[in-house]
Amino acid sequence: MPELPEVDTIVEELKHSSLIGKTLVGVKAYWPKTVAFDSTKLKPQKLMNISRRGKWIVLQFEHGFLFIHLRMTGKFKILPTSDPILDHERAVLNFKNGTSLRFIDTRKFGRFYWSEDQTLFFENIGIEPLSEEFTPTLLKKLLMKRNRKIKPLLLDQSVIAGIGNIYADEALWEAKIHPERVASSLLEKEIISLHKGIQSSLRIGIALKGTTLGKGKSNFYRLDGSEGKHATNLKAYQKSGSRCSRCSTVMVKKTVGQRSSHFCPHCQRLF
DNA sequence: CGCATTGTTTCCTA
DNA sequence: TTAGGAAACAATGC
Repeated sequence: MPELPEVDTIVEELKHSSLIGKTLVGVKAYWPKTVAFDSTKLKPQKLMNISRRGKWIVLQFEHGFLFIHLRMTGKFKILPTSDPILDHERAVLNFKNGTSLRFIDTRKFGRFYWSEDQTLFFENIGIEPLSEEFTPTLLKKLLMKRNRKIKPLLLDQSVIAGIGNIYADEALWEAKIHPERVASSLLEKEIISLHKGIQSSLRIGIALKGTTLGKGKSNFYRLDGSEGKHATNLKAYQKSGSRCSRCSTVMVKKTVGQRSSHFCPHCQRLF
């Protein structure tokens, strides 16, 4: 599942792919909904930069921005334009030099958007959890007066950008906080642990180039098709039934806010 | 067949 | 007014 570390991995690889500086000549959608804007708006122009905001990939062109969300199964590959269409290829960006950026997306939830205004596009997105501004003090402000459970709050992209189910479970395990704790009830000490848990789980995910679960082709894969190595490092996500690596208690799974949560009932207690 | 998966949107309630 | 919870949605694989 592409979350901040997986998207970051892809963005870094795209940046080093030599696409920057090349001229885009056209976008084509094989699955019409994937390109969620009038593609005639995208005139031939140079790709200036590639960056990430939350789980969004941002391709900055001379006259606007292409915002891409991978959702569950979106992947990229760079191939010669003359190569045949791949299985599950939903859209393609063709460049003047004869290379193309292919978008492969089994589930078809991924989307491309176009806007001239990056600030407007991101007006409702939360803070970057690895930025300097994201301090324990700021996290405390975000949690204050919130009567929501901490897990759904961590997944709320308008509060903190980029955390999904994997890293939310990892961060809460790291901080020894039960996913159903009410956000405003966290003690100073716990907020500091949670801040640390969020940052360290995201950083290790980035260092290991993302999480590839199993072998399925709907899985997360890097630009060159190789696997992210973070799955072997997971302490909570999908660990229900195995023993907690801290205290050996059997981990459990419970639905919290319509999403499955994996945690240690001993380390992460509600009261 | 039903469930799981992501994040947005919409609707409802306190 | 607003926050928050739940459901619907987009599709497919297991």
